Amino acid sequence: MARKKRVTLKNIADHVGSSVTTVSRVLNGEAGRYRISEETEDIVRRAAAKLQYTPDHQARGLRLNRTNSIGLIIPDISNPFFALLARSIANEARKNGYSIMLCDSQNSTKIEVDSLQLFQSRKVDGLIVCPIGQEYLHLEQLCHDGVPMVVADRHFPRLKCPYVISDNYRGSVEAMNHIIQNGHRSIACIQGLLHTSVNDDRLRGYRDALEMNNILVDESLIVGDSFGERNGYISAKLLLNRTSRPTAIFTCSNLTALGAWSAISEEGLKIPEDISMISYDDQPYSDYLSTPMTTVSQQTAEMGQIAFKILIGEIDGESNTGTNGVVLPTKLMIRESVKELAWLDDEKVEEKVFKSFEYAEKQQ
Amino acid sequence: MARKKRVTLKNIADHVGSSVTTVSRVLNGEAGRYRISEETEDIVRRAAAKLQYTPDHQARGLRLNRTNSIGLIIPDISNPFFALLARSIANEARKNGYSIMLCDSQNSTKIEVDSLQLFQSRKVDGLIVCPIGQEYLHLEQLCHDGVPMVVADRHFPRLKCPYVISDNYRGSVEAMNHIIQNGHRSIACIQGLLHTSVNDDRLRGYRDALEMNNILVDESLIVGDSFGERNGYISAKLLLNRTSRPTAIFTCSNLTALGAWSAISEEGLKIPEDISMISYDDQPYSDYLSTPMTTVSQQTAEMGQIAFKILIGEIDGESNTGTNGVVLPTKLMIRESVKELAWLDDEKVEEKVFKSFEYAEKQQ
DNA sequence: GTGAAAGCGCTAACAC
DNA sequence: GTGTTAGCGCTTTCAC
Repeated sequence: MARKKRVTLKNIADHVGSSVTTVSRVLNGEAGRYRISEETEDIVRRAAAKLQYTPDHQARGLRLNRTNSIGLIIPDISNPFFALLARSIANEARKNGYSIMLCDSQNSTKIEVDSLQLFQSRKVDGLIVCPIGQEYLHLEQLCHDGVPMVVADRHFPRLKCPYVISDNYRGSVEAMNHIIQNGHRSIACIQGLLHTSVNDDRLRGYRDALEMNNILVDESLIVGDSFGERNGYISAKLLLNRTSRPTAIFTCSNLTALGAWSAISEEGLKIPEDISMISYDDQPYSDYLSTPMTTVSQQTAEMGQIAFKILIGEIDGESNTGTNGVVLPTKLMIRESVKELAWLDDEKVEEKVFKSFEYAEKQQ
Repeated sequence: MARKKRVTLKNIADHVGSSVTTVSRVLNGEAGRYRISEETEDIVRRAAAKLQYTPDHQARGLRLNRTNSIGLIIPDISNPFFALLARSIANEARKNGYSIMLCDSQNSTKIEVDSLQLFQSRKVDGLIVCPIGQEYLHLEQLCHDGVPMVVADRHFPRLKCPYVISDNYRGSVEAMNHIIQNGHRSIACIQGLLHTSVNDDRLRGYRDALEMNNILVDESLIVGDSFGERNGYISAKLLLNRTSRPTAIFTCSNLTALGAWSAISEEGLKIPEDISMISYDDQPYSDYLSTPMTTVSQQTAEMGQIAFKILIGEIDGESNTGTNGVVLPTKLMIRESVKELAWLDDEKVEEKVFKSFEYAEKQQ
């Protein structure tokens, strides 16, 4: 069964005995502008409907030099955070008459670069990219060439390109303060991918919160190197088998949290009795884990919407929209994975943890 | 900053003083076939590199009448099952030189239909669609027109179009047998979207398993109408507040399971002590829930790969590839959410539950 | 009010 | 070995 032959403007024109020009005008709703008679318009529309005309975006795009499509690069769509982000972007795009071309870069910079190139070839009107995050020269090149682009989730301080991210620094500080307020002093951090803004900001928050509370940063408690589940598992294993175990773990992603969770239960430890935990990324299941998990929640859907809006601005308007970066606040979802340390009960828990450095001393 | 002007074949031709044809041939790797001198080839390649030539897929596609892209329709990309499926398809596509256009239909048939139309307009070479599943006339039309298409996850018995699905019937029977073997007789089912193959097959498995074990199907225990979390919550609430509560719940999706979980803990009930549960879709977190959940696991990545392979076959080869449908086996992941009912301990648990209808009688 | 024709960037039949 | 040219389906300038 051969694919049905496409109906073209010319077919319609022949059918109604007019020219392609007229048909094109009518079908583009420009009948009024060109004062095409209502009768003609009607005939054309009828014919188009009857022949089941479908405009050829490709030909149209070639002529107009636009595709009404945008390229979207996601490091791992199976990560619920990115799935949600992608959904939000896809829907926003659809509502605005754009299609999205999806690339899952699998956390590979090579795939990211290749896809960017491919998207250029496909002449997408713009790009939303969640970069791997360690290199950005390829992005800078595109920016420099004036390709409309917005970076989401991660960003590069030196890249002149609009971005929308979460306030990862504050999110971490809040999370850490919560842990510290509960009396913890030996807090490990399972990092995500090194040298990415997301990780750097979260780690900086971790460090600063400790310092603000006069707790010495123990470098050996900072472990890990990826946002994946496996890293969570391995890092937690390491952490749990130290001679002196940390009393809490701060985890930089939902996936690492799951991996760590696995290691913890494998070691026969209970959360939060034996070890406390806090993680980034609120998830539908966060509440139903063996211990409801305290998390740093991000405004994922909003991130997608904003990214798309900025991009449309870039595409439609002047390149210098002046929009630089949008930083979205996070929210600490306090549940039950952080234990209030017993020895704290002996003393009056201070409201202002910033002042509580006597605990820090006690720890040493 | 204006977007950089595109470099075309003509630019290169002018630059090296040859014709577009030659340049085109060289760049398409047909230098050999046309016996173009190595020297010319070299010059052309150099020039292309120097000018940073990017082929224009759009123009190429217009000429060749193909886009090397496929349309992908997913009902809800934020559902981990579909996210995984999408990732698998996206990667397979990339490896084979195809781009994918993503549409999240949000479980709306209207969006599904519109997107299909849009994809036609965009002249995708083929379609992989996970349909909402209640209507299929629009799909039949496409099939009839000879558009390469494969349906994934759900299917329609009367639609002549290749599909790849899980063996939902068997999956349910196995799950139900497991519950029944543990002594349960009053088992509720929280359905997904009605009149979809996924739901029908799973429900049929539920019914048949009961009947095979001589347990009367209590229609009032079959509730719900969507694969979403909210339906799980509402349905479970209803179930839990009946005068006589079922001892187990069989849930037709990961999302409904989470909703039900929420309702159960809200009612102060414990899994599996107070109520047993089993759900479709294994998830990374299934093991770490307050009670590790017994689930029916699907081969999601394989489903995506197979769907893509079939599609490519359709695109490249004859339309009648003869491939009809692929059914993937499921696997029961037994964890701890199903309780072995106490009164069973009094008697010898039969290996062959199929023969155990004395229990069924006792129940009545 | 309507149409002819050029051209977007590319490939391929045909010519030399 | 290389070039000329038609044409994919569309929009738009210019002409009448």
